[in-house]
Amino acid sequence: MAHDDRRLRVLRAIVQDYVSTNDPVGSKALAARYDLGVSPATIRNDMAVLEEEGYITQPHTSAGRVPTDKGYRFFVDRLNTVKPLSAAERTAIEKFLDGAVDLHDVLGRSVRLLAQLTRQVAVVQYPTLSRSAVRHLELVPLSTSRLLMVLITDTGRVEQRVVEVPVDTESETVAELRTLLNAAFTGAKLAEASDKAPGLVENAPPHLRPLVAAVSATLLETLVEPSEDRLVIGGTANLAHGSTLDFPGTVRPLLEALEEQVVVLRLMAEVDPGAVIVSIGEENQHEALTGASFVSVGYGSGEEALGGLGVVGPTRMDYAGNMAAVRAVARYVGHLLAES
Amino acid sequence: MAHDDRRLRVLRAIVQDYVSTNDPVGSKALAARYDLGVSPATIRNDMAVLEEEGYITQPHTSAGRVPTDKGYRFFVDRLNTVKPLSAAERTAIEKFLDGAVDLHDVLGRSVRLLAQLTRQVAVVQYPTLSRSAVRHLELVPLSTSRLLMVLITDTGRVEQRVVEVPVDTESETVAELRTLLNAAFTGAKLAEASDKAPGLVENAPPHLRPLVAAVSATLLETLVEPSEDRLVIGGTANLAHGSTLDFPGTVRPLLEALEEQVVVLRLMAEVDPGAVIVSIGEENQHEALTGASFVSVGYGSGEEALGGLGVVGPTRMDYAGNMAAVRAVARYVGHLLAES
DNA sequence: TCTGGCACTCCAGCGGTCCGAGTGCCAGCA
DNA sequence: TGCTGGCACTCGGACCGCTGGAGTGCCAGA
Repeated sequence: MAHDDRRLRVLRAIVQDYVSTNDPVGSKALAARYDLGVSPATIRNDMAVLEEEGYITQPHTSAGRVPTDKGYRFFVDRLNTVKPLSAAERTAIEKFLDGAVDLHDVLGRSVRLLAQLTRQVAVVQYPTLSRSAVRHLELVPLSTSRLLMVLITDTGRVEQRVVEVPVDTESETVAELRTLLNAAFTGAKLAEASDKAPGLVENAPPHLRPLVAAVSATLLETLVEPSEDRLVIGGTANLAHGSTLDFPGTVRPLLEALEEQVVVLRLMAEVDPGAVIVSIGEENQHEALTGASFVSVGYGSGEEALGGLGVVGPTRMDYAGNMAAVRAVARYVGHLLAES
Repeated sequence: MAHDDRRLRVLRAIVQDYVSTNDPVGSKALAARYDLGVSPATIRNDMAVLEEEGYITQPHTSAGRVPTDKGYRFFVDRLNTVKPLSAAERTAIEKFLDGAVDLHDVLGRSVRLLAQLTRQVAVVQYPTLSRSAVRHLELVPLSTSRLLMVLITDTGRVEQRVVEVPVDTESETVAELRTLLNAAFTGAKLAEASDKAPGLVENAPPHLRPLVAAVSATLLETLVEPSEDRLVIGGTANLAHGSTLDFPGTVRPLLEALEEQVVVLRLMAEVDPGAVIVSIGEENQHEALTGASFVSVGYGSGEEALGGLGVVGPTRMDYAGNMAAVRAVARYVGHLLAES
């Protein structure tokens, strides 16, 4: 039907206008600014229908209309044209990320870049340990009964733990142990480590067994424990823009949720490289985020994501632009990590 | 003179009252709440003098008085009684920080703890590399012409860099190199590394010389370069408390300055363990901080600070409490790092 | 040197009015 | 049947003037 088509265009126009002006948009303004080919009166009729269907709402009787979460959702789902980044933005990305010196640096630059491109709060997750592979496992004796275990992954992550060993240990023993462990683990995905560990203990020479067991145990702990919770956050200053305008209440609960990390990590749990996920307002489980939208995507070279990154902002955000920015940065980060 | 003494007490009362209520404080309220032994009229006279001397000011004619930066400064300087933490706070600190699993974890917990104790924004600096000593230097071959150098310090910091080596290198050569470097550097303060490097290159066996040179160069770069700029920030949600109340304008510039890091790092450049530094409002060089106060102290076991930590908040803050909290956390962090 | 009294100032809050933007509905037109 | 112009209606935001209260400075008296 011709009606539905026009109504869709009206909805789209409302979203665009509201996103850019932050004012409830009325029929007259719409007719003037967007070339819809019909009069304000007709648009009013369409708006009445859209409101009845729950896509838009009016803050009060004599105000214009504002998109609802459902309206944004509809808008985003119909957003088939992937907005390409401008040339300036592309070069900005390269300039910004090249010259990064280690993983920490790459992620730090990414988060700043993303915050700058989108003018939102950006979050970047450290590469998930369980999907990384061991590049090297180093043991440094601290005393005869304590070892420092340093795990270096192919994604550039470095984790360290102190291992209390059950027996006094000399430096040659440590060297043996190091050789043994590296032979076994180097190149292996960390997710497989838990399978390998028991066999390794069994097959080890007797005098090394307790040591292998202790180090393996610590290694496994490192995997399951909170180490997943590494998140870099940037651009929080962007929340202070029109705080009262963009967010109901204050930004406080939102900032708290971001620092909490776990909330965001849960949202990023299911990201895939390439497929941008958008969750809008009330779609977010966590209460503090019900006034916000979250755009995220996975990064990583394979088809499984090493980690996620994204932006958080008011539901009233430039979805097309943010999705493009998030995707572009993720791709670049993926390349950088694959190279190193 | 008796006058001066009473005037000091009046100033102190004004500061305390204003900090806790956030309302300009009048002579009547002062007389009622603080047992100054004189009538409101007398207090008014004192206040007039204090205002003339620049310690307090009134927002408008018929309002109470508010301390100026100079007033806070005077108050802080006379704050000789170190307010001890409550038992509950002490145990909170221990509970919170014990069980930290590595450096990242220690600093992360510290910043959260500090933010929670003071209800301000907390910042913690990573231990300065140049004052740390080398615990171990690890080399992992990435390809025949690239090595991954991993530096582990006695403070638990781990830095990594990729080193491009000028000649193709085999694994035995790498092992030799590792032994040589560790023999030379282990236990040495990183600040001394730059002195040692040239001699090391000279005395190395000829076939290792270019390698030693390359790795040393990277090591030195790691020291001078931005690695100083590692800062953990927490509790930004506390800025959103009474944003409009506590800060003129918005919190935006402040958040930006915090993310900038360099501003805060400059403030913490001269910290010493034990000696708490307070800089108030306009005393801060950076424009974004002129509405804020910064309380900081160094941590570290010796007399030289490994790094700094502190809190940032409105000039209208509980200086005594924050100074105590900052000092206590710093001491605890110092202990933790010395142990590991 | 402190105190009580007094006149003065000025902001915050309250209620009332007005204006404009935006709507819904209706009758007329293609 | 669907679009359009016109019209009456609603409602929130801005503006205005008023008032009460808090706080001050000053002065005369103890």
